[in-house]
Amino acid sequence: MARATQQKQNTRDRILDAAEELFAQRGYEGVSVRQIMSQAGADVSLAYYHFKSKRDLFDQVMLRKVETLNKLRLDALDAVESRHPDDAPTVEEIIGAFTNPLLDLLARDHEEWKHYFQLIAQINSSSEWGGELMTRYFDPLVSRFIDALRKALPDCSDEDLYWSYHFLSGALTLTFAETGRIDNLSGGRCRSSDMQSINERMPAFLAAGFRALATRS
Amino acid sequence: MARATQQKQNTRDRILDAAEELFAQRGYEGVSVRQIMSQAGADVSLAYYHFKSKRDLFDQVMLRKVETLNKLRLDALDAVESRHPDDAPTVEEIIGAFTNPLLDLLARDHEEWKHYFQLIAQINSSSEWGGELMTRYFDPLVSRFIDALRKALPDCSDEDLYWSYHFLSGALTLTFAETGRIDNLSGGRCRSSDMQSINERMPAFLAAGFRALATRS
DNA sequence: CTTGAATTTCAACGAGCGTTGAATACTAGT
DNA sequence: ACTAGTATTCAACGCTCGTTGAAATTCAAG
Repeated sequence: MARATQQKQNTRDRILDAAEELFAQRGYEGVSVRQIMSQAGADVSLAYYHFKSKRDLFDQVMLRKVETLNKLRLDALDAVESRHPDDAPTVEEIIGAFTNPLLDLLARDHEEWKHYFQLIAQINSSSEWGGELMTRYFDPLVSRFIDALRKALPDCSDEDLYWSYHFLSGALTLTFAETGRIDNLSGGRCRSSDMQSINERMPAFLAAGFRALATRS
Repeated sequence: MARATQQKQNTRDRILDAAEELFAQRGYEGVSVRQIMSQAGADVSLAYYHFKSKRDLFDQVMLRKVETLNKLRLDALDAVESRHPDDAPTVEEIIGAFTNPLLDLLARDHEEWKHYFQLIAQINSSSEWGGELMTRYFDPLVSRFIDALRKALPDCSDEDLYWSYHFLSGALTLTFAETGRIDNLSGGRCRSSDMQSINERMPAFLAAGFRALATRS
């Protein structure tokens, strides 16, 4: 039973890995179940033994990693807040709790998490699924971050907070999708995969934006 | 001949309109040529009379609007620069020249341009085509804007400029894609289609980000 | 009215799609 | 060794895909 379960997990995970990579590269409609199973080295019909449908396979690909990442982000936010029992954390610290887990995962296993972030970027920008799926996967997490930001910026209106987060979300998802756009634009002077450069710049850029809206006349 | 040319244009444009809307909603792979021609009210094979292939149709959909928008943006930048014969324009003015034409077009014909920006958002976030296509369509324009920003922020390194623009690009494309995400997240307090709220906030948010990186220790 | 080109219709091609059911191989507990 | 359930293979279903060639229609110009 132990062996059997392990074998099942292995095949199931190989399918999920292949699906994750191909969905990230070509999108949900751009990949066929046959291509996924070919990359996973298994028969087509096994996809329908382990998953209900192509759409279910896609959902499981998402859920597998969303849960891991959201937990790390919540832990990071808890840590930041427990470091400030009396006052509120700074905007930079809160944004750091949102981005640092992501940078850590990429540093540990770049390929694996790159595919996931490419997928998130496509979903976030999809007019058909973007609003609904991102809400389903991230709403509780994001609401907690916005609560923390509200305390850090008590003079900021809710509208400004939501719009600021929206701008953050766009900058973040595009940046971690590593599309190679900045490599082309900068003639090679900047590289999409240069996480240190991102870490040095993105929190500062976004925190300044939040503060600019919070202190607007 | 005049009539014939006009009829051809009419059908061709109806195909382009249908393709633009459907590609924007479901992505390139998510739409079939048959669905496009059905929405255009024409026979399937007419797609291959007016265009070389599905991919060519997609390219023509893009080019038609890219040219219009890029020209307006360049004109706006020229206008800003000619208002400053001696000194450099401010960051806000330059960013305004980048975003205002876009807001004007949306104010004039919301549906038509919304579809285009939804398409741009998907391309920009695509790991397969994002880097190449955005470079092909926007590089000359963006280089001119970065030149202007370099003059406005003479102490800013090129790396900081390129990363700042990258964050801007992500925030901008997501925001104008109107995915409904912010509507859900804010519980209806903010609306994706509220261009006035965007206009009041986005340039200020992004300009502050640029300045934060330019004046970093 | 005729001509010739531009445009549209009709029918079909081979290939690939998501999905399924039945048959087979494997493996854990008895 | 037998059994029961898990895992995998094989073959196929009806359907849609992008694309094409040839026939029919439209229409300006002579």
